[in-house]
This record gives sequence, C-alpha cells and structure tokens, in this order.
Amino acid sequence: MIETLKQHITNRLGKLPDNVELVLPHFEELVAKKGTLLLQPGEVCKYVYFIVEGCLQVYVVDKNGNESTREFYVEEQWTTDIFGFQNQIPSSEYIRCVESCKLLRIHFTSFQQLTAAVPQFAAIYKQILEVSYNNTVYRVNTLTSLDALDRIKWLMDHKPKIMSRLSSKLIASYLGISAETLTRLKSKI
Amino acid sequence: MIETLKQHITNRLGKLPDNVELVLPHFEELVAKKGTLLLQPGEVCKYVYFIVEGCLQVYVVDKNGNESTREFYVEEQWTTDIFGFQNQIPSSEYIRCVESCKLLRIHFTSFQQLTAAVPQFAAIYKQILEVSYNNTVYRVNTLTSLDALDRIKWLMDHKPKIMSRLSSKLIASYLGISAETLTRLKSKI
DNA sequence: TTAAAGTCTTGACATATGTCAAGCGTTTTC
DNA sequence: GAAAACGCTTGACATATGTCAAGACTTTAA
Repeated sequence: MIETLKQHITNRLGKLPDNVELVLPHFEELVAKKGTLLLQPGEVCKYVYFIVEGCLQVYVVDKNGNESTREFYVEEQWTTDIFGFQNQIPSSEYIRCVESCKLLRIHFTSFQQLTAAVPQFAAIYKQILEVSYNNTVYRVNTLTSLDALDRIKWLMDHKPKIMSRLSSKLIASYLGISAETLTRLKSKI
Repeated sequence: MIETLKQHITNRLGKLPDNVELVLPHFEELVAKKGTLLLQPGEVCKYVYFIVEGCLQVYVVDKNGNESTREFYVEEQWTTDIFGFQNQIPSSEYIRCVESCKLLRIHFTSFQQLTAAVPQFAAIYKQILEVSYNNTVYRVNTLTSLDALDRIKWLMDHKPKIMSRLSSKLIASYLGISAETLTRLKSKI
C-alpha cells in the first residue's frame, strides 16, 4: 500500500527520493469494510486519508433524514474535513466507506510536523487545497446553474467512473435529487 | 486605502512592521463604479482584489440567461478566481461590482514573488484559501440539504449584512431561487 | 440454500418553485 | 422635473421534482 503513495508523491513532484522517505513512515495502513464511518458530525477529524483502493463519501444528513453527498473520493485521492482538521474543531460532515477500502492515514501531529519541515509536502498540501477548492466552486456552480438533467449529463461527462461504480441512490444524493427522479431522467438521455 | 490593508494584515499576523512594508507597495488603488466587470468567463484573472469599500459578486450565467451567485464579498475580504489565477487559465465566472467600490489589487507576478519571498504573506494566502474552501463546502451543504425557506433563514442568521444591503434579485440569485419566491417565502417567517 | 435486505423501475398523486404579467412606488438620468 | 428604468409584491397558472407504494430483480448473510 505504501508503494502506491510513494508513486503518487513522486508523480506529483518529480523524483525526490530523499524526502519521500521522511514522509512515508508517518502513514499508517487501514483496511475498512463497506459502511465504516471514519468521521461523524461533532467529532474532531484527526486524520488525513489517502485512498489506495475503494471509495469514500463525504455527506451531511438533513432534517428529514436524507443524505446529501458533497463529494466522492476514489483511488489516489486525499480525504479529510480540511477545515476541521486544520483547526481541530468539530466536523459538520460524515465520512463513510461506500466500498471496502484500503487506506493510508496520517495523524494531525505528524501532518503539521511534515508541512513545517518538508517543503515538498507543504507544496502537495497546497496543491490539494487549491484543487479541492476549485472542485467545490464548480460544484456550487453546477448545483445552482444547471437543472437536474444537465447535472446528470455533467456527471456522466466529468466523472463517468463515479457514475457507473456507485448505486443510483448514492448518485442521486450527490446530484441533489431523489433516486426516482434520477431513474426517470436517465431514460430521457 | 492602503492603511486599511495594513491594518488588516497586522490584525491577522500580529505586529510585523518590517515585512508589511515589503508587501504594501505591490498594491494598486482602484475605484470602480457599480456594475463594473472585473472578470469575465474566458478571461484570465490577473489580479487579487482586496475590498476597502463596496461589494463584489462572483457569479455564472446559465443557459436561460439567469445569474447564479456563488459568493458576495465585502469590506476587508479578498476576491479572485483563485484557481484560474494560480494557474493563469481562463475563468468560468464573472466578478462584478454590485456597489461602487474602492479596491486594492495586486498583480499575478507580484503575488507569486511575495508568496515565495515573504512567509507571512504565504501564510495569509493559506489562511484565505482554507477559509474560502470551508465557506464553499458550507455553501454546497446548505444548497443541497436545506430547502429554500431554511436557506433564507440561514442567510439571515449568518450573513445579515448581505441580506439587508443587497437587492432581492441578488439575494435570490445567491439562494438559488427566483426573486418572486424570495418575496413569498420571506412573508412566512 | 434460503431468507432477508437492498436496488431499480414505474405509477399516481402532492408540493415547491418557476414563469409571466400587472400594478405601483422609488430611484436614476438627462 | 419629467421620463425612464428599476425594484418589490401579488395573482394565475405551468412545470419539475418529491413522496409513497408496489413489483421484479439482485446481492448479502446466516
């Protein structure tokens, strides 16, 4: 599992064999089965997770008990409640394994140490932050400026793997519509 | 105007008189009247704006010509198309003055220089990035998990100044509803 | 292997929100 | 100061989407 992370990091930064070896020992392997909750609202997020295999869902639950998915993360992506993690304050979101997962996680203390000590690690963090922010900006704009049918098309075009890999119920919770509406609209494409 | 920025920076970082003087000369004053477009889709964003006075709207236009506002920014806030700016690629959003504005702007070149040379400036940028990301995450979650009435209440609770300061049409475009629906729902509170 | 749980689809109906139009008051502009 | 533009509210109606229920199919777990 560590090998995947090593590859991921060197891909991003070019060859830097020295500092990679500083970083890797701080990660801990974690195998979690489908349905495992890694974080709940009110809880302080202590880890950043790197996905070696599987899929994580970040979501909230509304007053009627419906889930709204903010984002799905898959292989070679990083997941955490960034703001809650950085400030060590309670989260407002759930993080759940929607498939069996092989994960690597790094603890808050190690993370802070590394960003301070290893510039390349800080650079990766900044990169992740900027990309995450950009994705979330896109997410707001698609949610507000596209109707349900166009959001489905958007998802098929931009995240075809997510579309085919997850259940309709999960996809619907990401698109902000009911599973029934998703079924009906898909037949119109 | 520069004095406001100086105050803003020292408030954030404590006293650091030396480096502030390195930063300030890179900013340029800009007065823009209501309606001025600072950025359009397809255009590469060359500046980061600091608002001394006024209000900026970041929005997109959908296929029917309707505006969807992603965010409003007011006094002492920073506005830019972060991702497009950092990567110098075309934006997908508009940035517009919805009031007469007094702004300070810093050019891409200066910005890169300063983040590389002045750690405190890089720290402010990281802070802004994290807060912006967090706000946008909240925005996704309120859009998908709250109905229109609860989104109005959310806005009144969390951004009362925005609510009273801007037109119903603008507020509605932020909430993802029509101006008529906003009128009707407000009477239910 | 079988029971239980979950998934997808479809129908009937309910509801929230949008659209268009009109009226009226306020603000802006020449 | 008059004309034009704009902003808010309300009504009538259209439409998109949600909710609930049922049936067929598939996957999971004992």
